[in-house]
Amino acid sequence: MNIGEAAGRSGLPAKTIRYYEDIGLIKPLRDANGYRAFRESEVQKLAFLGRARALGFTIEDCRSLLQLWEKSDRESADVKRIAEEHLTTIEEKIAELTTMHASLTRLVAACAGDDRPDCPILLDLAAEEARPEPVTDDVR
Amino acid sequence: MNIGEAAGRSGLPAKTIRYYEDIGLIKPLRDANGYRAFRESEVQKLAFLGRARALGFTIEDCRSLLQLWEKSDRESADVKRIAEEHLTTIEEKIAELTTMHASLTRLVAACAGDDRPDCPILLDLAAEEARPEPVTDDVR
DNA sequence: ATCGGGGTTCCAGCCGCTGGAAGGTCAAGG
DNA sequence: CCTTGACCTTCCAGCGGCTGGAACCCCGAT
Repeated sequence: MNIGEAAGRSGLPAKTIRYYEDIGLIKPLRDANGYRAFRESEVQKLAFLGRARALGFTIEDCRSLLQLWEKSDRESADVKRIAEEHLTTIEEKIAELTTMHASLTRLVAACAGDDRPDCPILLDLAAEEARPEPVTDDVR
Repeated sequence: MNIGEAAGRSGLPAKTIRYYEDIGLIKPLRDANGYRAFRESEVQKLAFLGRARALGFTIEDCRSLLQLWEKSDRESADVKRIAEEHLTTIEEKIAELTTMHASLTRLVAACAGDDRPDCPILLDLAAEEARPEPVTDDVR
């Protein structure tokens, strides 16, 4: 099986597959003509990698997960630990984005968005007494 | 004012300030000895950039925002549009992360995390009938 | 013989810094 | 006057995870 078919079956672009070989995630054989020769097991690995990446695991996490997957005497605790750490990372990112989102939403709401130059968003970024107003209860 | 003080006042690392000059966000003067000479206005710009970056704006967005900030005949609509588009980007990222979070949380919960090899996380990544069980109502 | 659609390698670029090497400048202290 | 040490300078490389492109090879069909 050539790289094109492996790409089609695994759902990964051929470029990505070559890259994964480059960094040692997979080691396909070679045909006499130099073409990569993928076995079923490699396509499985590629699909595994695609799903792990879709869950946001780093390449290094993927490498570890792949090794654990291959190793029949693994301990599920090792897998779980990786997943839990990744979960924490995701939570941190979500928290950061949520904070940004809250600030931006407030600023966007306060901005008239018309042809006049006055803009609470720029005032906030300039930190010149940015807070729009002390607000009243009806806001929330 | 040298770069060290500008860094201290703006809250940005000196390295980042040099980089910002490199890509044309600021244009500090130079002393006779070749040292960058920062004016107050440049420190203000740097702080502005720091806050914009903290809100997750891209460098190109920052460039646009900075230009609008400088331009007294701006229209707040231009600022607002940039902010709204960025808000959409943030929302997409949050959505993506939230999806990952949900999947991972389910998988982590299903994994025993002990010394045995059986692991629903790996099963899911391998896509071999991953769903743990049809579950009953008490789960949620 | 030629053409199109595969495949190959290698290098560069994306984003936004960050680290490090190799060197210049300056004020203070011996 | 010399040294020390803290600052400053430029330039190059690397992070993650690909992605695009150039320049080339291979293979089957016409």
